[in-house]
Amino acid sequence: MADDPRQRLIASATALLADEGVEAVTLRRIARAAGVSHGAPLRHFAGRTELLSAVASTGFAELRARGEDLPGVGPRERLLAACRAYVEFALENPAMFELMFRRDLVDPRQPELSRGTGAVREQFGELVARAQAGGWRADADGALLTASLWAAVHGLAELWLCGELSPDRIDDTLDITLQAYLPPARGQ
Amino acid sequence: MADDPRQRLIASATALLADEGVEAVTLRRIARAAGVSHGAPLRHFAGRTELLSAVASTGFAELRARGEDLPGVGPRERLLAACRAYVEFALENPAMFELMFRRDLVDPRQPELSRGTGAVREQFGELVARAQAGGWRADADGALLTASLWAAVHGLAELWLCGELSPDRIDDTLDITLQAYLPPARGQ
DNA sequence: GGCGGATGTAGACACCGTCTACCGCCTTCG
DNA sequence: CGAAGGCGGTAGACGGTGTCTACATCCGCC
Repeated sequence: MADDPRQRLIASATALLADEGVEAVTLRRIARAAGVSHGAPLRHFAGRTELLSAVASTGFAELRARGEDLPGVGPRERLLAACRAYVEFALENPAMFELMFRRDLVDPRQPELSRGTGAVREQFGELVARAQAGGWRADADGALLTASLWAAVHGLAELWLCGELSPDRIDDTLDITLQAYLPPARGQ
Repeated sequence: MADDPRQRLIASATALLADEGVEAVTLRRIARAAGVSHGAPLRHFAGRTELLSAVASTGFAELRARGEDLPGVGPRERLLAACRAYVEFALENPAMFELMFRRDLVDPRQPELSRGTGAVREQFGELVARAQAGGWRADADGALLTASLWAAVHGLAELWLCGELSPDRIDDTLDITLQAYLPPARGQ
């Protein structure tokens, strides 16, 4: 769509990623999909890692966008919704989710990418902080609590990705996880 | 060590994996490390995936072995110890841990491997069941609870692997996670 | 003694990431 | 107007990879 060849390549790579998975996102296939020669992408990206990092950045941006308008009135409900949205994103975009955390394909020091992950982490941390301000686990260290909860939902997505979790039970399993951290209202 | 060339190749691959990471575990490098020609491994394994699956199987076997003799008198303490052992294994063998869950490098339908993962899952499930028999979360569905707790510790390991968790905080983060699932004794 | 399977070798093929040399087009400026 | 230069793209090469095939050993067994 865009005239910018960088954006065209990122778009081709994203489509290829969604259609055929991480394996297919090779420089030469991206180039073919974009209708250019196999060396062309290197005119715009220093290497494969840089291109894939740019693709992963869009994934983090999309993930963050999902955390912008969450349903729920209270901070506790919004945090719950964020956890569900995280897993939902992984289920809907498995290849993108895999790419986002494959440090052999992506360079976390790429500025754009590190901004993307930072934004997601910050957003999630803020949701946790607000929930704590509302009385939930107010005693716990915010950063540690954020990391722990993030890991819990991330692990669900990751286990599902590698086939260790049956897809039809993932919703129920997520419920169990959320109950452990945010037990259903009892006073709070 | 063993005379069996299969075992020799698995040993070479395992050493290479520990020394230089997942990237280095290529058929040709394994062959070179084992002192044979590049085509030799294919005499004993149908392909790279099969060899790496065999390597990953030893990883699951080691992981299961760690769950055999856990410290702790009660079922609750033993479950806690198992969770800690899981993360500890990942921290001590990052490359092996990564390989074990890389479905592009490993074939979960490989009988030996599927037996390995099954054994670990079963072992973990039994620890959960015993803890439930002891009164802990006796109301919850055992399978779902097992998956949820597994995902929580797995996510910690995975996030640490991809650099999203500072290594010096992982112990504290694990404590938070375990507190969420197994709050420190209060009557129980 | 000869035969067959297990083990290993060597070369080929297609694909990959990356590098380099070349080339056209467009802008910009002298 | 015309030359310069940069941007985008091409084509070929190189070393690496997994896999396949043809060939060479060697060792036990009938």
